[in-house]
Amino acid sequence: MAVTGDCAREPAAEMFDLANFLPYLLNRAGARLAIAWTQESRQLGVALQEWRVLAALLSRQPQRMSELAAMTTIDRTTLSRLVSRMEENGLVSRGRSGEDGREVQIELTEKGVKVGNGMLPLAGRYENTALEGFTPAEARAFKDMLKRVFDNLDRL
Amino acid sequence: MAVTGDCAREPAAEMFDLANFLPYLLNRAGARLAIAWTQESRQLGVALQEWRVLAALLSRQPQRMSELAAMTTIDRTTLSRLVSRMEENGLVSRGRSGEDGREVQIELTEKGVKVGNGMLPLAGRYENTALEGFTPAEARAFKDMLKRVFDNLDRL
DNA sequence: TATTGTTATACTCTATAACTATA
DNA sequence: TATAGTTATAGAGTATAACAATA
Repeated sequence: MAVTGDCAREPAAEMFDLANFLPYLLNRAGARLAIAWTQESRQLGVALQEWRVLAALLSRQPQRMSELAAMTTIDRTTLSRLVSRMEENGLVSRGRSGEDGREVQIELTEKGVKVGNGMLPLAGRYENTALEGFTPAEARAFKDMLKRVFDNLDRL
Repeated sequence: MAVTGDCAREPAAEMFDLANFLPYLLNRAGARLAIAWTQESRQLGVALQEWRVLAALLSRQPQRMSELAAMTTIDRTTLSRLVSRMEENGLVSRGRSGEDGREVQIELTEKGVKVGNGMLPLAGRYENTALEGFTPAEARAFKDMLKRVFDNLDRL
């Protein structure tokens, strides 16, 4: 029992270098970004998760609920209610489109497109600030690495 | 009204490349990691946020609440109750240490050290899986970039 | 029977603000 | 008065499971 209160603290000191632990770095950077974005985007009346849905749909629409959930990494049950709220606020519309009657197609309304587009300059600023001091080649390499990490994590 | 249902969808198609938007990539990679870790670490009886506290303290202890909050990016009010829960579970101990009577020093108990150390192999596996296919130099560069991004975001 | 999406529940996280105690 | 930490409350996210409708 090497390890109590006052004396031997090596077991903790011994080994864990949090500052170079990838999950820590990833979470830390992501959290700082989310906090800043949450504060700014609230003034625009759009919560972070709502912006994620808007951004996903700005990038491609319409999308089914399951596609949208995968793209935004938002839980399906959460997304269902989130989309309901956004529907009430007139940002998106739900429609059952043709082929498979179970599927729901989500689409931006005119207002949703306008609000989403209005946030793009802010998004651009975040992109630029985050990558300040990066050369274009570095930025590309960094993003590619993030994608590789994402794919690698599939194997967990 | 350029932008409804069927016809003109350029405004959305026009411009937003989510797949290369840094905040998106960062959140996506972080979320996938968090989801996988949450599932696995629950079997060990330790929630993700609890692991973050353990890891921070394994890396350096004792720490004050505010240090711990900064290191884990966990909100202070959340952290306060989280630490209370962990105290009840015998993982950490709170102590008011000397100099400034307002400060609270958090420390791992013997059990906390044991549980934390027991999770290190799992942490190592995550690190390795996430960085599969990276050369050591790439991994180092990637982590340095993450740190730069984190620092850049301070300016937002 | 399997899949897509919704709803219910209970728990946790977050944000704000009010509070205690130290300084 | 300012700071470190706690607590209260309300709103939002998450996990599980149950459910409806469709396939």
